Amino acid sequence: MNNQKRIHNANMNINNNVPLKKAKHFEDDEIDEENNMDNTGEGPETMQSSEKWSRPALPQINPKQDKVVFQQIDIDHYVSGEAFPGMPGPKLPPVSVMRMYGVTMEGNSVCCHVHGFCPYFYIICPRSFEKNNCDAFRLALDKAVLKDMRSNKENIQETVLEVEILERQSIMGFLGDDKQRFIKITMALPKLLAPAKRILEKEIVMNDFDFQDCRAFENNVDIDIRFMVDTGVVGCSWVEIPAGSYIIRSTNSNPNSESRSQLEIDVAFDKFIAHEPDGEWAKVAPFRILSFDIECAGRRGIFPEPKVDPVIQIANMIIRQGEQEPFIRNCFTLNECATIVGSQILCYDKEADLLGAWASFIRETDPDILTGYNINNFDIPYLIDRAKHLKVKNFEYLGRIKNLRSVVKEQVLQSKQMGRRENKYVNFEGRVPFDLLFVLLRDYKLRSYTLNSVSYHFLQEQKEDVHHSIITDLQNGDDQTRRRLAMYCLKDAYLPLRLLNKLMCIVNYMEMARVTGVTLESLLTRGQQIKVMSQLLRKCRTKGFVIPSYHTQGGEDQFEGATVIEPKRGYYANPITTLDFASLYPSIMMAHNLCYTTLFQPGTKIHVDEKDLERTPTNNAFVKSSVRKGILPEILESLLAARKKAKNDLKIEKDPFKRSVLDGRQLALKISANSVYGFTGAQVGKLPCLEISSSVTAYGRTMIELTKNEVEQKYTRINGYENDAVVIYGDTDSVMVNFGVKTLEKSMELGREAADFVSSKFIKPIKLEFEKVYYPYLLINKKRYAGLYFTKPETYDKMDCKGMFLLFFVYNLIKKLMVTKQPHFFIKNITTSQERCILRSPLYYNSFKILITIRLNYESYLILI
DNA sequence: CTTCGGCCCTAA
DNA sequence: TCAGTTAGGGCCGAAG
Repeated sequence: MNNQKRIHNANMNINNNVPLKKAKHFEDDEIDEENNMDNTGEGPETMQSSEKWSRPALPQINPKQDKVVFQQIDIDHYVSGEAFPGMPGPKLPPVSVMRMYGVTMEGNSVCCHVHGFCPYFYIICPRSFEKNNCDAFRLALDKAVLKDMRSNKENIQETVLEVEILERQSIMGFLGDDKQRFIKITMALPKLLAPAKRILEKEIVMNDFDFQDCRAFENNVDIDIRFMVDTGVVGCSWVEIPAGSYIIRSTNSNPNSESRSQLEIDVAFDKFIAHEPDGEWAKVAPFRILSFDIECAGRRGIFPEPKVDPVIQIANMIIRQGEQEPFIRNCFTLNECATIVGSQILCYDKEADLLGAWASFIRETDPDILTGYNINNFDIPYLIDRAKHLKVKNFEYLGRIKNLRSVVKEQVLQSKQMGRRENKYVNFEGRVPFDLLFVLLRDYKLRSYTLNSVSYHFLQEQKEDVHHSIITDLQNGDDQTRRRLAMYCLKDAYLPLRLLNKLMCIVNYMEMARVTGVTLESLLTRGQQIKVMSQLLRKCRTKGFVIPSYHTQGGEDQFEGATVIEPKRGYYANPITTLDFASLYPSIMMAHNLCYTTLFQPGTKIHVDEKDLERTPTNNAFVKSSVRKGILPEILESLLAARKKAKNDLKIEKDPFKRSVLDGRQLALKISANSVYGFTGAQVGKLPCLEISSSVTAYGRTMIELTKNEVEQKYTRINGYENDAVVIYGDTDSVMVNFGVKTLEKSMELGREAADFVSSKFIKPIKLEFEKVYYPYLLINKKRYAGLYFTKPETYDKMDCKGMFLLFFVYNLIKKLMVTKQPHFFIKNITTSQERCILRSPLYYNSFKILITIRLNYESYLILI
C-alpha cells in the first residue's frame, strides 16, 4: 500500500534544496508532483522508548461494531498511485485522496484516508449542448488535457472523469428565479482544473460548440476547502466514521501504515458523519501541544548560522489541551548537564545524536500542535538545516506521514493589512505549526514583540536573563553552567504555553475555524478572504448557486468610505453622550438585502418591477427580500444570531473552560461578520463587488447624517429640553452629543432615549445604541480625543484615549495640576509610534513644560509633570 | 519659506 | 498564486 514511497539517494536532498516556486511562472502540470518527489523518502518507524512519552494505548477496535469518532485538526490531500479497492471514484490511477488527522476523546491519534472525492468546476452550458453530448465532450476535453501535458510522469490515463449538465444559478447578479444550465466537469486531480479551464478558453475542443466564452465557475476553489464544504466538515469539527463503513489499514507500529498516527483507516467520502460543532460536539479533544526552544552556540556578535554554529540544547514542554501543566518537561543537552528538579535532562556527546534523538522524540510523543516563540522562522528551519548539514539520518521526518520529509520553503505573503512579509514555512502533515509570535503579530498591537516583553505584558513575568553573548561561554563551562542554560531554555519553552493558555489562543482559533469553516492552519497561513469564501461556498451549495472564477481585470477606482463629522474641538467639562450603531455595516447589508444574488445589474434582460427594487444612495439597485433574500444577509444573520446565542450561553455557563470556548466563539462571530464588507470591497480579491461595498458606505453616510439631524432637531429648548443638543463629533458609526446637561445620570437617560428614538427611524435590524458617556471630554481633532469613559454614573470604567493621544492626555493632566497644584504622574502603556512621538515632541505644550518620561520596563513609562 | 506626496499609524 | 475596506492625522524630506 506504500504507493507514495519512493527511494531516494540521501545526497540528493542535501544540496538540492526545495526549488523556489514563487518567482517562477510554473507550468500547471508540474506544480505538486515535483515538490512531492523532493520531500518523499523512506521514513523511519516510530520508536517507543518511554511510556510517558507515548500516547495512551489504542483500544481494540472492531470495524464491524465500533465507530471511530475524532476531532480533526488538519486536512490535506495527496495523489495515490493506486485506487483503493471498493471505494468510489476513478478506478484508473493516479487518484486524489483526502486525508483527515485528529484525536479521539481518549487521546488516540487518527489518520483517516478519504477516498473518491474529486475536484470539479462548472462552465455555462452552450445553448445547443445536450445531455447526449456529454460523453463526446468528456472524451474531447480529456484528450486535449492529456495532449497539453508536457510530461506525464505519473502516467495519468484519464483526466476528465465526468461531465454532466446541472441546473444552477450564478451568484453574480439577480437573474430571476429560472435556473440556468451549467456543465459540471469533474477532473481526476486538483492540478488538472487550471489546464482544463485554460484549454476551454483558448482551444476549440469540440467543433460543434463554442466553449470559449463559457466562463468558468468555482475553478479556483482549493480542493481542501471544496472537500470540507461538500462534506459539511468545518475546521476542528468532530467526525464520526460509523461501524461497518471503514477499513482499518493499520494500528500503531504496523510497518504497512503510511502514517505515524495510532489508528489509520480508509473510508469513502460519502460514508462519514460530519458533526456540527454545537452542543455535545462543541467539546475539544485532549490535543497534545508541544512547545520547544533551541539554543545555539553562536560566535560573538554573529547571528547563528546552521552551517557553522551547533545546536546545544532543545527544551520541550508538552501539555494536553484543557490541562494546566505540562506532563512532559525535558531538555536535550549537548554534554553533561546537572539535574533540574521536575525536568528530565537528556545528555548527548554528539550534536548529531542530540538532533536524531529529538526527532525521535517528536515522532514518539506525536504532538498535534507545535508551538514556541518564532519557531516558524527560526527554530524549525535552523534544526532542519543543521541536521542536513550534519547529515543526521531521518531527522526531517517530523510529520505524521512516514515517508514525507519536512522541508523549509520561503513564502511571501503580501496584504494591505500586514504589508509585505517573508516567511518560512515547514510542512508537518497532520501537525499544526502554531507559532505564538505569529499569533501575537496578528492579533495584538504591542510595542515590542520579544518574548521577554510579551511575557511581562501579559503575565507580569520576565524571562531568565541570559544574554545571548554568554550562551557559548555557559556551554563551554561545566555541568553547572550548562544547567543554568537549560533552566533558561526550559523557561523559553514554558512561557509560550503559559501565554497560549492565558490568551486562550488555541480555543479562540479553534472557534474561528469552526465558525468560518476553514482549517486551523489556514487561519495562520492565509488571509481574511478565504474565511468569507468558505462561508459563501457553503451557503451557495445549499441554494444551487455557483461562484464565478475571478479573472484578473485590474480594479482601479476607489470607492468612497465613511463620513467623519467635522469636530467641534475643545475641552468639555460636562458629560458627552456617545451613540453607536451596533455592527453598522453588517446590519446595513441585512436591512437593505445587499448581496451578489440580489444585485440588479443594468442591462439585465429580466424585468423587475420598480417597486421590488431598492435603489441605494450610489444608485445601484438590489431586489427586495420579498423577491429574493440575499445570501450575504443570511450569512450575517446566522453569524449574529449565533453570537447572541453564544453570549447568552456565556451568561449561564459556569465551567471556566467552556466559558472561554464560548467567549472565543462570540468574538470569532463578531470578527467574521465585520469582514464580509471588506471581502466585497477587496478589489484584488476572489469576488469583489463594489456595488455592494460602496452602497454600504453610502448608506452609512446618510445614516450618520440623519442621526445628527434628528438628535439636534428633537433635543432643543423649544421642545422643552434643558438645552439645545449639539453633535460635536462623529466617525462612521458613532455620534458624540452634547446635551448640555451637567449630570451623568441625565446624560445617560437622554442617551438611551435618543438611541431608541433614532433607531425607530431605521429599518430592522439597524439599531442605534447608547453605549457610554465621556466626562470630561477633550476633542482635539478628527480621530483624536480623550476622556473618562462612563457606562454607569457611579464610577468611570477607564480613561479612554484615541489616536495619538499623549499630548491630550497631558493637557488634561495639566488642567488637574492647575486646579490641585499637586505634582502628578501616571504610568501608561504605549506603542512604538507613541514612543517616537514622546521622544520627538517638544517638551512644551501650550507653553507648559510638561513631561519627563522614564522607561520603567519594556511596556510602561512613568511620565512626570 | 511653503506645499505636497510618501510613509506610518490609527479610527472605525 | 496570494493579498479585507476607506478616512485621516502627523512627520519628514523633496521640490518649488
